[in-house]
Amino acid sequence: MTGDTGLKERAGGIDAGAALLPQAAVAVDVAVLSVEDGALQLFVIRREAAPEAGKWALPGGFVEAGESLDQAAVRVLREKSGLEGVYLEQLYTFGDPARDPRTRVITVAYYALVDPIRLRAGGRGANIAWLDVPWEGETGGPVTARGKDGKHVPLAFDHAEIAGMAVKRIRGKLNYTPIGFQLLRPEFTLRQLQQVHEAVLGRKINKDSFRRRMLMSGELEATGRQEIAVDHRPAELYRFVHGHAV
Amino acid sequence: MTGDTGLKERAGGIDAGAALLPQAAVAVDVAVLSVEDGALQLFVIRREAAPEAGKWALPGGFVEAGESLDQAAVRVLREKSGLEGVYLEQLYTFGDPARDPRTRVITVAYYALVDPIRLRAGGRGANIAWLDVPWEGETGGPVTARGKDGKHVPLAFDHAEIAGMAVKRIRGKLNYTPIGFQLLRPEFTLRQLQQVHEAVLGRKINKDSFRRRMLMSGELEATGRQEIAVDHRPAELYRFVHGHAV
DNA sequence: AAAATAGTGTCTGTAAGACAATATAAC
DNA sequence: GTTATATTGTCTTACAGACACTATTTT
Repeated sequence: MTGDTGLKERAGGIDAGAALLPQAAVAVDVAVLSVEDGALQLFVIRREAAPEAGKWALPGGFVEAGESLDQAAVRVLREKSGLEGVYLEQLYTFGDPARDPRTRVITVAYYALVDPIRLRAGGRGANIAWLDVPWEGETGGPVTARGKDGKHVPLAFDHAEIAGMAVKRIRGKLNYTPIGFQLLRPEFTLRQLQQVHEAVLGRKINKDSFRRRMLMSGELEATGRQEIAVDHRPAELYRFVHGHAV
Repeated sequence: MTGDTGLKERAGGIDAGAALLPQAAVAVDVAVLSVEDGALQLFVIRREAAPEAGKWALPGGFVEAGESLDQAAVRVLREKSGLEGVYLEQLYTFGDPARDPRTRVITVAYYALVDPIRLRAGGRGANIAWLDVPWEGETGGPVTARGKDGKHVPLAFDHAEIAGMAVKRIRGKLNYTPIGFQLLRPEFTLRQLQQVHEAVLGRKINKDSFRRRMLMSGELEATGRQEIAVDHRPAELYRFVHGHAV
């Protein structure tokens, strides 16, 4: 897959050459996002070791010899957060030569979407940060993270960039793909779905046309049940239909 | 940037550990796309060396020690195709353990957009293939390549997947970003722009609304000149305006 | 009853699709 | 004039935004 016709010349021979090629450590980092109370949440782990000790990092780890990138992302997510079976997709690869002071490290970033209840399960040393997105639309750029107390949560390495790119990506995807339900429990009201969309997009959206659009899309199925224990008229509960009729 | 709090434990110490980390060769491959006569074109290079000798590959090469991924993509593109200053963006990273029989190779794929005249400049061993996209919309999947004679051009490694992902990506981007002009000369007619859009999207689009949409977008600027040497009424030439007024 | 949100119906403005009519080049 | 495409204008349709009204729950 390298497409490099010059491997032999540059590396001293195909069989003997592998060790002579420039080598790097390859890692995966996963930005795990959720939405609660209309705000974007990010799963972070406190770093105990140098470098960047004391800062907060995305769950990450090195790719093992026999595993694919996707497999590494699934494994790392399970090991560091306990999460399994969640929506997970490759995001972008970061490879600045100076991004890790120890050695050359290439990181293949992933993002995961999970509902807030599953996110809270957490792992050791784990915490949940709230994201401030300092740009509109799909401008892109780093985000900042805050704790429950509102205090700034410093992110390690370029993880603020990675999280920002994850937000940018799902803002784009939301316009043409039903990924909102990945951030909700299996059954939800239209209001909850709209709040998820608003939190991701970072802006209010029109209630009437949102309802129409969702109900017309054929991707929602009414369960016949209603939400309970709310101090207002209860709304119908819906469920996402994946292979919906064309 | 690894976000790995477990580096020390797993690799035997920060300073001594670099060599103990799982290492891989990191390459970049660039899918150079263009459009001519309403068809998508791909720049390919014939592989002379094993593996996959005789098949056709994207321009690619290994990332050097001191350079970033973007820098590697720019360098490889220049070395293998002679192209410089073209639209270039990271696409996706492929890391199947078995994708290269020689050693573990991770490839960070890029795509580039270029007008057909610049594409023809080419490099040694280079050729231009026409792409068949066997899926609609943004379904995704590998594409097939054909020569001028219509004969199948076998692509090396997983390069058919990479090219397919490039097509999928630009199909998506075309709906909300003005990248069509990257595939055209600096001045072009609305007809040419529409043909580019149709070639990328793989479907006809409505002429009237396309014209309105483009002219209303504020991204086009009339040059006052017209195309010449056409056997019909000549159309006005336009130019893309980047920082257009809001 | 008051408060709060759910859900329905209707009007308006915008933009796309369809289509007709006119304009201008090569031949 | 014929052919081919450019360019403009109009009509229809689809959908988003806005708003009004009714419905249903808790307090």
